[in-house]
Amino acid sequence: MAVTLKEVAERAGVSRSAVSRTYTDGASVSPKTRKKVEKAAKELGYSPNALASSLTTGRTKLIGLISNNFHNPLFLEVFDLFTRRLQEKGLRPLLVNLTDETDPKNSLRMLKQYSVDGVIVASSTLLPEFAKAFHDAKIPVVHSFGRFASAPDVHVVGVDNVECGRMAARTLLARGYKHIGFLGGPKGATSTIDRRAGFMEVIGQAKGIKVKVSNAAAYSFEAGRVAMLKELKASPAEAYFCGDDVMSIGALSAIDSAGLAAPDDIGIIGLNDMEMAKWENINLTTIRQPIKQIVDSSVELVMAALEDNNRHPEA
Amino acid sequence: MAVTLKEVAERAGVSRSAVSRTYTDGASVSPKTRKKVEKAAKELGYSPNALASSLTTGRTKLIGLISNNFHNPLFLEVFDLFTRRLQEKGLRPLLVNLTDETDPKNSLRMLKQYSVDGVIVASSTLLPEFAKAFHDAKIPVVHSFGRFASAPDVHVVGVDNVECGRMAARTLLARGYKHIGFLGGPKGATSTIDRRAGFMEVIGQAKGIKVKVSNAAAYSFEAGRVAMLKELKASPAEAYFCGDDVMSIGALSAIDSAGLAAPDDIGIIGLNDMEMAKWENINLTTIRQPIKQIVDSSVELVMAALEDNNRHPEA
DNA sequence: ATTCAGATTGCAACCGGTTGCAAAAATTGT
DNA sequence: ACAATTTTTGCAACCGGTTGCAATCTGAAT
Repeated sequence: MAVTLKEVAERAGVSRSAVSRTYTDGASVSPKTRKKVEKAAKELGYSPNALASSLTTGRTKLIGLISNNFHNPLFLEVFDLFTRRLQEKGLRPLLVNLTDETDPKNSLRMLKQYSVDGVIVASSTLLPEFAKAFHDAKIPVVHSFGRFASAPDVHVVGVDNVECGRMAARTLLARGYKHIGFLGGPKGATSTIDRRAGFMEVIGQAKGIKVKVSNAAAYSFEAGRVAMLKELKASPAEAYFCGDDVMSIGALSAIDSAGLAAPDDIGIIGLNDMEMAKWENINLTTIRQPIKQIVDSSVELVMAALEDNNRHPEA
Repeated sequence: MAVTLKEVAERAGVSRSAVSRTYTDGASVSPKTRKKVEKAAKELGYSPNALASSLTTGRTKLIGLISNNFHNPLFLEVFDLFTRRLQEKGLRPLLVNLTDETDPKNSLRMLKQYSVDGVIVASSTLLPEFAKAFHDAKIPVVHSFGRFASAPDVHVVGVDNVECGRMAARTLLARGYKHIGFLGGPKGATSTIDRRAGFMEVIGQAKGIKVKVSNAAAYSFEAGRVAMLKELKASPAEAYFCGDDVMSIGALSAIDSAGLAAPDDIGIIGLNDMEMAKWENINLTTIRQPIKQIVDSSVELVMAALEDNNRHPEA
């Protein structure tokens, strides 16, 4: 069907190796043979078969781009940026839609069968088993738009937690609250520490604001619920920035079961990358900025991982 | 790195062919060997390398999914549907973003290098050179969301032109126009004939509407401009349904150069799949319906083309 | 027990490339 | 002009599978 190496070699009157070397950079070919080969290739319309070469080189330049988020309009932009960036870098996105995949193992197997060089998961949640399986297969994984290290050996590129804290604070201030609460996750979690830092920074610059800080035991529904119940018993703030969206649902549930309502009685804003876009004083360009950065860093990161994998084949 | 056929064969105590046949359906393997192979495979965590096999079988199950439309929110749904549908059918979408590709030949070359089995172009416009190149390479192309046969040997799956005509008519009627014009493309074009049929059907059912029909010489800016200028000289209608968006831009230009303005003096609605969503009386679910159909048919079509290509290897 | 068709199996060649190695050619120095 | 290098080149083996073919095995029929 397609033109092969051999045909080009014959027409150019050189060995197959010579042709192969012409298209492998870093290989030694004299200008003379190169010319001959290129001429023959042009005449025949030859272009090397990437898949065949991957067989010996071990690199396919295929990157699995996985997501289950096909309903948030911002993700269209995410895909746009990812595909462009990957293309620029000579990588090919193999798109995987996790939406109605009952068993992630299927997608996993598929990605292995196509020997992708790396995987980018663009979604706020990443199943730990997924991460582990890839790790076992020694395929680098970058988790984009994630919020914290969901699994070992997975690079996470997410929003800047300090900046998130700042944004949340500005949002609550803009809404006119005077008594504001920060309801963080576990005290030691870096994400909580960072968010709190940004939050307090902005609050500190405002005048006449009362602030109270508390921490839930974990980033979970139950912990959020428990923490909010405790808040309600003591003198609660008018509004809270809740460090995680699962937690904030727990908090809402607590408010509800106390016979109160949000946001009338108590304001709550959670933290979910995309939900943030709805905060009144954050506009799309503000959001768009981190998206581009996250995408770019993700691609950088996956490329670095490829390099690394290459350097230490038996790492 | 990964487990190979050979290792499985050794562990199972059979030949490599036996293992290969276990994973090729339609091949002859005794239940006994199959069991042995499957056992060994499970123990080793083997899954066949799709790329290596593509080398001999000639099929990669890779489908190029090409688009340059990453800004219309409806396309997120398009991608969602496409990826799911392709996955269901055991095909893998290799996503190509044409947005800032200056030379489409690059994408073309890339798709050939990865020996995609077929290509789906999801975009209202398809460059003819693109189509030709794929045709030369004997790679089936399906043009989704296209509007008419843009090139020979390209399957086009687009909106139902008759229905489009109906919708346009309803839209203009809903806006209260009493004197309506249909400005079609070339008289013989099936797309124009269909749109006109749907259009007239609806107009005919309404009472007291004056309608005039005219045709431009081609689906082009210039033809649209010329046709509209002619209209303006005679007694123009209050509003026109323009059979093509390039043409409608030409028409707008004509209106402008006549010192008039749209839509104040003369209403114009064009035809662009997605732009249609903005017509007042068309809601998103109406639009969504054809999207799913178009996607499904596109996938059906590309699969049929693969089959066909297989049946007549030297077609 | 013998024969024979059909199912199963392994051998070996092939798919389209890459690459280590040693021979051949070109370059350098003297 | 000759030896010592450095480059360029082709051979052949290999990457992970598939497949035509002939050999072997199976079970049914005689």
